[in-house]
Amino acid sequence: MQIFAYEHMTTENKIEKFKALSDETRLRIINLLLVNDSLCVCELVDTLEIPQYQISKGLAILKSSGIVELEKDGKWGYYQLSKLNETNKSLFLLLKKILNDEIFINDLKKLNDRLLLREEGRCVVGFVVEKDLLMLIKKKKEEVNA
Amino acid sequence: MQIFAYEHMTTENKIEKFKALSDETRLRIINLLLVNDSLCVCELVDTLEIPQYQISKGLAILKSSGIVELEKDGKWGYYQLSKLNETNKSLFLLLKKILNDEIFINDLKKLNDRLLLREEGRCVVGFVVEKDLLMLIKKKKEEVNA
DNA sequence: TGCTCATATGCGAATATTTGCATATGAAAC
DNA sequence: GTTTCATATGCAAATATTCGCATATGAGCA
Repeated sequence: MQIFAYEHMTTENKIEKFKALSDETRLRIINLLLVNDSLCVCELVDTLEIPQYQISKGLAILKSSGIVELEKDGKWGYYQLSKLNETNKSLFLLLKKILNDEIFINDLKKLNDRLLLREEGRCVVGFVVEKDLLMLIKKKKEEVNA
Repeated sequence: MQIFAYEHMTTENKIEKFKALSDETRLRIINLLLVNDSLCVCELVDTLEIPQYQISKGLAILKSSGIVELEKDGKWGYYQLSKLNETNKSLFLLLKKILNDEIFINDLKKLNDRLLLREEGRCVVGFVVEKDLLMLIKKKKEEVNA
């Protein structure tokens, strides 16, 4: 793991970032974080429907390349994009522009539903399979309307 | 090899581009092309001082990912950035911003000298080793002043 | 026709990355 | 303190990438 101070970034760091971006799972994670400040691992797992260990590994690579940061909250882990340096900020502007394929749009829709399960802005459930998710959300929406 | 039509670009193409960018030689080539419209292979080889076969391989990867295009002129090969689609254009804006390390700046200086050997905007010499290059350029500059 | 020069490419060895699975860690709940 | 739950990680096999070298290709010139 490396520390990236503001404004300093070696050529090697930049190459490492591009390498981190050349993977579909990792791009899908970033896509979600571009729109949602901070997401917990289980929200990513449920949204992307990719095995937990793959998400964790993807996040580890994104973290060690300085693209995301982790904030621990008890046993929960929240990730967010690291805006510590200009390279990252430019990168995120670019990604926001080009990650417009159907898969990325669908992921965002799915995440929106999953986020309805949050309470006071925090994730309070662990893994939820698709079927249960739909049910829980329906219930949630009824509560809100009531 | 693939054809990328304007405005269409799959997720996989984008991933391939990021992969193409995650290599120092290839970034150094792009850096030179960001400032100079069209460069011939031997100019790249002399400027970067990297074996010809590595430059050619780098260019092949950049080409197949749709980042550069080749224009043949007899036995000479001129490469340029492909501005056929929005993804590339955004990518090039980003790269212009972040490829600011010493190595990239030095490469540009070195290329400027090498380009003095062009005649009527075309490359007319093959490989020139550093030592000869300095001599040739000195001569060239004297010609210009005379 | 045969040589030279600019560029590309095939191949095997070395190296790096990804994948799947099982299991580790460490915080909270019981 | 044992269990549970969220997340991370070690490892081996599968796969992909890079590197160096030798050589191929194909255009122009002798």
